[in-house]
Formats: sequence, C-alpha cells, structure tokens
Amino acid sequence: MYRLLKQDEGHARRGEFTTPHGTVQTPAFMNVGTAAAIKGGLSAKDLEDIGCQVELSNTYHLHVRPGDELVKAMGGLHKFMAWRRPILTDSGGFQVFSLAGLRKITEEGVSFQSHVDGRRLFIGPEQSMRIQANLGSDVAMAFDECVKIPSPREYFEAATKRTYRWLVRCKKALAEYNAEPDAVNPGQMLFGINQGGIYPDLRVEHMKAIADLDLPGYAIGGLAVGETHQEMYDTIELVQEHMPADRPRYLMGVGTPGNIIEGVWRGVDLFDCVMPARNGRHAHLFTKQGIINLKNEKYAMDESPIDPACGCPVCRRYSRGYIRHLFKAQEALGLRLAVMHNLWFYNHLMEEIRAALEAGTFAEYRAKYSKILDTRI
RNA sequence: GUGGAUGUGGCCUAGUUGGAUAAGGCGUCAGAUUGUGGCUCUGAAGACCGUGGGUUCGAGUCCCAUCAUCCACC
Repeated sequence: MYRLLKQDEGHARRGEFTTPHGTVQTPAFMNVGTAAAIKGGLSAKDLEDIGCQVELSNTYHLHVRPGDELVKAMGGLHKFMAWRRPILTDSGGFQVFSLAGLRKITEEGVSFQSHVDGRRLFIGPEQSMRIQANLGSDVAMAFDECVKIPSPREYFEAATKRTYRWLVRCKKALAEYNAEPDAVNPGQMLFGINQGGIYPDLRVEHMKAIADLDLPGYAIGGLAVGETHQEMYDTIELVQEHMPADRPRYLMGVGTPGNIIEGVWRGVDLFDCVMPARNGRHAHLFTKQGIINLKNEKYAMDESPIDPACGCPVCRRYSRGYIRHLFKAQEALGLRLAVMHNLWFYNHLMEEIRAALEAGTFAEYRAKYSKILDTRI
C-alpha cells in the first residue's frame, strides 16, 4: 500500500510504502543482494547499520542455487538470510537480457543455460511466480523481457505485447500460489513492468494497458541499457503521467546518484542498482565532491577518510591510504569497507532527498548535487 | 680452487640456420562498469638483451675476456 505524504516541485513525491515486513519511507534505494547476500561480505546486521530499508534478491540466481524449494523449506527468504525488513525479488526477466546468447524466447517463456553448471533451464511467467512465491518476498516483479537499445521498432512492438500477455499470466499465477495454505508470504505483492524502449507511443500504450490490471505497484524497466541520459529522463517523464498516483513507482536498475535525483524529480519512488556495490568492489567510491578511484596512487599516503563529509562507520574510522592498501593487498576487508561506504552513501542520499522534499528544498538540492555527484575527480 | 649451466622491462619467460621499430604473461599506472559472475574489457608507461671487446653488410643469437648467480666435485 502506498501513501503519498507530499507532492513536491517537478513531480517529486515523498511517501510511504507498506509491505508485510514493514513500511518503507520513499523515495528509497533498494540494496541489491542478488544471491541473498550483498557482495563484498556485508551481513544483514551491516545492512541495518547502513540504513538499508529494502533488500533486493534475484529469482533466477536463487532458483539456480540453492533452489527456491530449499529456501521455502527453510522458512522463506526472510528467515533464510536473517533479514526482517522488506525484500523485493527481481523476476529473472533481466537475465533474458543479460544472458543473451544462451537464451531462447518463445510465447511460453525463456529457456536458458545455467551460468553455474550449464544445465538447460526454463522460466516463464508461471515459473517465475512459483519461484518468487517460494522465496516469499514482499514484492514479486513481473516476468518481462528487457530489450536492448537500440533494437528494431518491430521487435519492441512484439516484445512489449508479449510482456503484457506474460503480465496477465503472472497476476493469475501469483494469486493462485499465494492462496495456497502453505504460502510463505500470502501478502506478497506483484509489480508490473513498463517496457517499450524509447518509443513514446509504445511506452504510453503499454503503461495504460498494465495500469488497467490494477496492480499494487509499477516499475519502469528497460532503461539504462544503451540510451542517452536525456532519452531516459524523457521516457520517465512521459510514462509517469500514466502511472497510477496511488501506487509506488520503481525505476529498475538505475542508477548513478545523479540519475536518482533526476528520477525523483520526475516522480520515481523506488530505485535499485548494482553500481554502489560493484563500483565499491572496484574501489570507485562515491563522495559529496564526486567519484574517486581509491586505487589511484595519489591516495597512497592520504590520511583523510574516503569522504570528509561522510558520517558512515567506515569514514569515521579508516583512512583512504589504509583502504587503498587493503585493495592492493587484495584483503577482503577492502571490499567490505568500500561497499559499506558506497551503500551508506546511497541510503544517506535518499535520506537527504526525503528531508529536502519535506522541507520543500528539493529543487535546490537537485541543482546543487545532480551533476557533481556523478563527476569523476 | 676445478668443471658445468644461466644472465632479456619490477618479476617470470619467448626470441628460428645471425636479418627490419626485441614479443607475451604477471605486476604497475589509468579508464570503463546502471533489474550483479569479486568477473570482464580498454588504454598507457617501462628493456639500447649483465659488462667490455671482437667477427660480420648486419649480433639478443657466434667468438674472447670479465662480473654475477646457481649446481657438481676437490
């Protein structure tokens, strides 16, 4: 359930999204832990410490290993990974895109080759819903196809229509599975996903169609996959007009701090991105002054924290020089500290955005930080 | 002391019967990364081939000397 607390300038919204495992203050960033763990060695306790409200896991990866049946037998994903707060599961649809080459798409669904052991797998709408019901996440994402940009318009048309037909099947299947007596999380919600590339008419037509299905939330998918930032922003702006105002809006897989600020400006409530974790693992760290590469030699004897303006547990204790050494020596602690800092940065960014929305100063905040946070220094 | 082997970027190696700007890996330096394979990709710097002579049109390759390291023997 979504409650709008304040409509701000632009289309920015301050709200609350309530799930079976608690209420999320929006706009929010969802921390990506694909295989029920944040890569880099962060624990569920660490996630709480860095202010994570929602954890995101991946249907495809958990299906392959350890298996969603196993997770269900272990009491569901929350219990399995000892995380009490909300969880959103991605549908596996993105793997249709990211594992291109190993896949075959039909009306029924997609056959893949496992990236772990090479065995042939099939996931369609029903399979994806079964897996997500077994995991018992709070939000299950629709099984969709994310088409790369650029692709021929005819392909986008066909794929978008197929994604709609899949969504209808997803809705029916998930409702059935969650009505079963041993359902892990009967209150599990389904989010629909808007597609259509950067073709305005396809986007709007598809958005209108899925809005009619009256789902608990909606996502904008298929962005940040090859188009320019301006095309992405224009698409969000166009689509949000047709998204139900009383449901949460989720921009999938996005993005940089600047992308998030611009997304909020255009009415987005939820974000997720691998960037803070992946870039952290590569020693690319976010600061209020811009992005630094901690592996750079110039930080070898730098005694200052990663970001002097940061209050995270890492910055309160460790120096740039020390963390750089950990990276050079390939100590696991280096990854852990870097990822912790970056995730704290993202969650804190959302906190600042929410505060600015409440104070009515988001336009200034946007003007001050939208560009600088994405700049390499 | 005697005999043998080996010396090529920071490290490990390739380099034909002597032939053009001495090749590669690791490392270093730097860049990329958007619903995650700690993966991967891209670019750059860096060696006058232990040293000194010689043979030759031409030497990392052949010869002599010398230095260093390793092995075996006294």
